[in-house]
Amino acid sequence: MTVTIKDIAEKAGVSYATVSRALNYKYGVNPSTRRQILEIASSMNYSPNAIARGLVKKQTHTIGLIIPDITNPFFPEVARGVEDMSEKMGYSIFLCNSNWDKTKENRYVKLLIEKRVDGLILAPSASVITEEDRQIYSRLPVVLMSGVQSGSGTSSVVVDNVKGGYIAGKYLIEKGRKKLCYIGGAEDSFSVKERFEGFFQAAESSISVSLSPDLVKFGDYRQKSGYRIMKELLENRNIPDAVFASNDLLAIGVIQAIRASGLKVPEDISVIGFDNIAAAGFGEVELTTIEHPKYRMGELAAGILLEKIDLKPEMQENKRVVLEPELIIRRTA
Amino acid sequence: MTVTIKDIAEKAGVSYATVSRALNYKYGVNPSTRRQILEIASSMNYSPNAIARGLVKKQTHTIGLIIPDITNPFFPEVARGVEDMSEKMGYSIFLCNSNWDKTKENRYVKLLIEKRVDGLILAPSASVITEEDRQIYSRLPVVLMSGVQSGSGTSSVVVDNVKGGYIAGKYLIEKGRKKLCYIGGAEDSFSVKERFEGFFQAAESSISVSLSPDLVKFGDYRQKSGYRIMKELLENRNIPDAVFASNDLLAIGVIQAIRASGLKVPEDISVIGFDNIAAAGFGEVELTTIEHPKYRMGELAAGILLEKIDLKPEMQENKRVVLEPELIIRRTA
DNA sequence: TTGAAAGCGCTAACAG
DNA sequence: CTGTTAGCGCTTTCAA
Repeated sequence: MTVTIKDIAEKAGVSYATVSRALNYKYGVNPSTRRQILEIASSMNYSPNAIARGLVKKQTHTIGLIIPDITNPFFPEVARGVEDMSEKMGYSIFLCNSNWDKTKENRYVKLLIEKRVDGLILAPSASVITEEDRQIYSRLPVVLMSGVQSGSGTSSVVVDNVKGGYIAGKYLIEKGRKKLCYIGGAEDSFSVKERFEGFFQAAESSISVSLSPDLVKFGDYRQKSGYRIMKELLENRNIPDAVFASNDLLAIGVIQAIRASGLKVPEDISVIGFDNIAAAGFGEVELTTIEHPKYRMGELAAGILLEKIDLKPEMQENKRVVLEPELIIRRTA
Repeated sequence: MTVTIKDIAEKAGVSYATVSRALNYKYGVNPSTRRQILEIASSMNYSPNAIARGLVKKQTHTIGLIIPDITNPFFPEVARGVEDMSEKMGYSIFLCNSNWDKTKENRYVKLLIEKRVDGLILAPSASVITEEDRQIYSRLPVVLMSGVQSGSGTSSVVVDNVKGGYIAGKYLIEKGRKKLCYIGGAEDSFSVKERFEGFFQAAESSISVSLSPDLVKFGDYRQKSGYRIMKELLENRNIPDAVFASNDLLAIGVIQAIRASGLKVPEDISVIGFDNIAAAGFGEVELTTIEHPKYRMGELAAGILLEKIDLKPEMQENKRVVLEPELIIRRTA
């Protein structure tokens, strides 16, 4: 049915080892034989079988990438970084979407290992890395991204969340805000915790500023969650004059809730987000936020992974790269 | 190194054929032997080699998905549909991003074929389908999505673009708009053309409404393009009272340009988009638009492809599914 | 119910 | 420079 090197060999009147050599531009093939083989191959519409090659070479030139939410513009941006870098190095990627579901994530990891990917880049859906996870990650080169604590036993690329939170807090305080509020994604997430930590530090550093526990709320990472939480706060007349949301989607939801209640952003309540997704700059959203080097993060993760892949397991060492956040001032704060 | 069925066979004291049978839940294995084998397999941390299996079964349970722009929220939404459906049916996907680059797209198609995907879902980066494309698509089951003319020689899933354009036009006219403007993506794109066609029909149907050629402009599919084109129009004092943009990202750019010039949306100029991406509902964007059944489109494409995959080539017939657009009224028109 | 053996398409020694 | 051969890890006849 499909043409194989044997078919080519037959037509060219050589052994199929020679065809393999010619096709792979190996030394020791007569130029004219090679030319002939190449010609026949292309005339027969030959497509090398990467599966068969993978079986013998024990590498597939494929890496797995698992992200928790392809629908949050943050992750596609990261994925682009991973993909561009991988493609440049001759690798293709299996992109999987765990949908913030740890079980699904684990299923994908298992599947990707079965498909014998050469390495794995993972933006984990949960921050806690269990002993079991560790054991799995030890089976192949892994790089973790975004929302991973250090000492995870693998390489990782993250933004400096504490610093980002601190910058956000400082900025709001400088703007004269007194009653701060923090709205985070999952409560057990490291990045959410760290961003809070930085924000809290900033609040603590100023005597006249409050960040009371009843203005620290958690939900998930989606816009609706920001809307719901803020709406509740407003309905309970528990009204801050500044909100730091742990990502832009939440921040956008927060803004919607505020405006729906008749209050103004930033006049009545300042809002600041995190990630700097494209939508943050749209029209009158004009969200003030913290730049999260998304593309760069993906690029770095892929680079580190590919480097690892080329090394013998015992030579692989774990790196942790921490990227710098940056304040992006727009209109909401 | 890694555990194979031979290792298991040895430990269990059976032939490796038996192990294969047990692992695959085939008939004709003594239940107690099977239990023992399963136990040994799991204790040895056995992970089946999908590469080896793919080689003999000549199917990989993998499908390729190529989209032109992972950064446009439209496509991730479609991808989710594809992925959910595929996963349900036991397939995983290779997601590739062609970045609106036909060459890159072709490279990916070739690569995916080499990786022996069982089928391909493609949102083409260019509308024109060449003879060469056709030939490639004939090598494996293919479903085209979004922006494909009928008679492409493969199955396809699209939205009714003409109807969508018509709905948009009708709505603007009902609102009393007289001087219409169309801002499209790539000029040679079918969806862009079809949306224009419907829009044009609506304009034609009303005597007092104009849609003059100098208010029909094309660029690419990105926000910046909408901004640039609209800005130019405004600077040239060529000012419509309603704009239909061929996607939401363009529309958002258009709105930004209008507001930057001091004019108001929708008071001075109504704006309507296409796709209904999540960002269209954000904050004060509140874009009026045409719902494009994104997730459903992905789901359907995957469903059709998987159905094809199960059929012998000569039994495969091409389907064309046309989805209904729907007007989503918000604030900008 | 099980084993032996062939073969999927390819690469990589080893000879020649 | 080229051919022969073994083998990657698995499934699948064919016999037993």
